[in-house]
Amino acid sequence: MKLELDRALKSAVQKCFDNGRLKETVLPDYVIEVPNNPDHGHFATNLPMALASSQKRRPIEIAKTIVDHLSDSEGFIERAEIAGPGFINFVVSSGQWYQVLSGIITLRDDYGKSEMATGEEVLVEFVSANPTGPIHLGHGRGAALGDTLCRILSFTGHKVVREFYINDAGLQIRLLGESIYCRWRQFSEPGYPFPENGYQGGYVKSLANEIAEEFDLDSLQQEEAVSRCADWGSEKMLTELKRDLADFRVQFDVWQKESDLYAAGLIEASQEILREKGQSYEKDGALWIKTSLHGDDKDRVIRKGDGQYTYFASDISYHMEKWKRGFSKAINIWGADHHGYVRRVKAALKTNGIDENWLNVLFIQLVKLWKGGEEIKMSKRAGHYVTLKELVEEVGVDAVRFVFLTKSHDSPLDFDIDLVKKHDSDNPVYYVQYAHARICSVFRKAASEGITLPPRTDQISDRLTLDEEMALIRVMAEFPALLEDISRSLEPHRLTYYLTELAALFHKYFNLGSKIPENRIVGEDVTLSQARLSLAEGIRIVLHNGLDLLGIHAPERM
RNA sequence: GCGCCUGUAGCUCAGUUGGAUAGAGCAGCGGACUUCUAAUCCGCAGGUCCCGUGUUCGAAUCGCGGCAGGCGCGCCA
Repeated sequence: MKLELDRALKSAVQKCFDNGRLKETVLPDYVIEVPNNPDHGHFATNLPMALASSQKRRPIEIAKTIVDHLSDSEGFIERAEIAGPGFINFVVSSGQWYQVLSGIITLRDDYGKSEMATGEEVLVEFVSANPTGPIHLGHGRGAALGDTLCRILSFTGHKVVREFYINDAGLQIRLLGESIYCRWRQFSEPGYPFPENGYQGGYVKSLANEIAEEFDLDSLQQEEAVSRCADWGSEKMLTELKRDLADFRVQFDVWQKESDLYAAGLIEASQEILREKGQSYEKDGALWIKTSLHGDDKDRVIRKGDGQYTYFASDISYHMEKWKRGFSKAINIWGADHHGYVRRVKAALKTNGIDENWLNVLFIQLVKLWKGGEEIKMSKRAGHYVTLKELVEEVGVDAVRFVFLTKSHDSPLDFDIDLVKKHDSDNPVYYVQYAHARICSVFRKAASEGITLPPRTDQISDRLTLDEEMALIRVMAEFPALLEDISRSLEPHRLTYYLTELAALFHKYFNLGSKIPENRIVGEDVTLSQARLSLAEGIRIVLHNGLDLLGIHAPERM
């Protein structure tokens, strides 16, 4: 709808240029937006004000000139008014809005899809937790964000690949092995020393128990036993991690192992390229990459003095590999404590001539858990932390995902367990789900009275005349554009706010009927009831599609 | 010291990328169920948008300078 307005606006301005009423210039940046204040019409543009400086005329005069040249052969615009310092406010005719409603009902599950990025391939890498322990709340937040982002990007026409990077080549897997081995030894020798930075969590003891049942560790040399513990333990944790994520409704297309990059010789290959391009050098027995030439604070080591590659080395290869796979955009979701890392990764990409804007890194800020009015302190080192699985078991997937997606990802999140556990109005998830269930309930009521959706909504939708009804349609009309905005800004939390707003409008509308029976959706007048059922169906579809993109169920009863 | 993020109602946060009178939930107070689901709705109250300054028709939003909080600055991963 905005597009059609824009077209009318542009052609009006062109006419003014042609007949000399306005000085011909390049069009400045301007917006067409939905005003906050309903008195300002359905849409407003600031174009006259944006033109003012180049025209050297008062915005109001320019607005008048443009409005005089607006032609509207299809009866699209009901009114165009000049307001304030030089806005043009548009009121779109009701018929246009009714068409939106019929469109929603026709498209159903496809409503909100768009072609904005047809075929554009995007790689989203998220969670990427080390398989050395259960996934915690920070990972969960990243999972919810990444998964929802992928769902939305797919909806707006992107070809999305969801990827999980497994850091299985570094020291931490070895450390997991040592931790398990030590716990196993401690069964017989309680004083056996625990590795300095070993994993303290209780799950390590469970792993030690299990592996002792499966393998005869006694028969192995210590070195061999530790390595067996490492391999077996990380596989076990990976399996668990996949299951926890699946239970959280998060799926991946690719599980990329760091060790496979080594096995395929990609680390050496990418270093060779850097050397050929003169982007690396040897110093103090180590190999360095010249990231300082590309915006990093200093050069970085990629191969240590002992001949081992750094984590950074494999990450460079990994990102170059992503690039070679042909994605037009890469999105990484990282914990905020890694923010210092992004500059050097981008710098490394630039040494290979890759535009730094190709890589988009979203940072997840900390999740704090509250219960009984007190913060539950978490420490991964000491093994004191609440896992995603535990939280989900306590409050359910729907609630956890919703709360994770109510805040901007770069704002710290306080998760109040008590609030989310409540099965009443305090729980933000139920508010939206309840609107959906309520609509389903209205349909059951209507069916019991023999009233169903009309075959052609457009023939009776002019019976929708209440302000609340038109407001609902206008909000529903914004859904596709919202999803496109989210795809550009990578801010899925805006969807939760949108759905809450739509649900609020519906609840308000529904309650009109408790005061005045004529305002009930299902009433005496069958045609009116059918028109209102169409409206309710449109709302239900948008709520359903929106919740689906959030990975949250839309219940028919509550 | 340098870098990134944050600062908006008592609390937790939105604010459509520079628009018109800054919003929501929770907490507080007062109302609405013989009714399509009260897991809802209506009303009241609540503001130095951290401070200062600049840019312009116009700033919570952009620039600069501060202040406060969080995080990060390894030949760790």
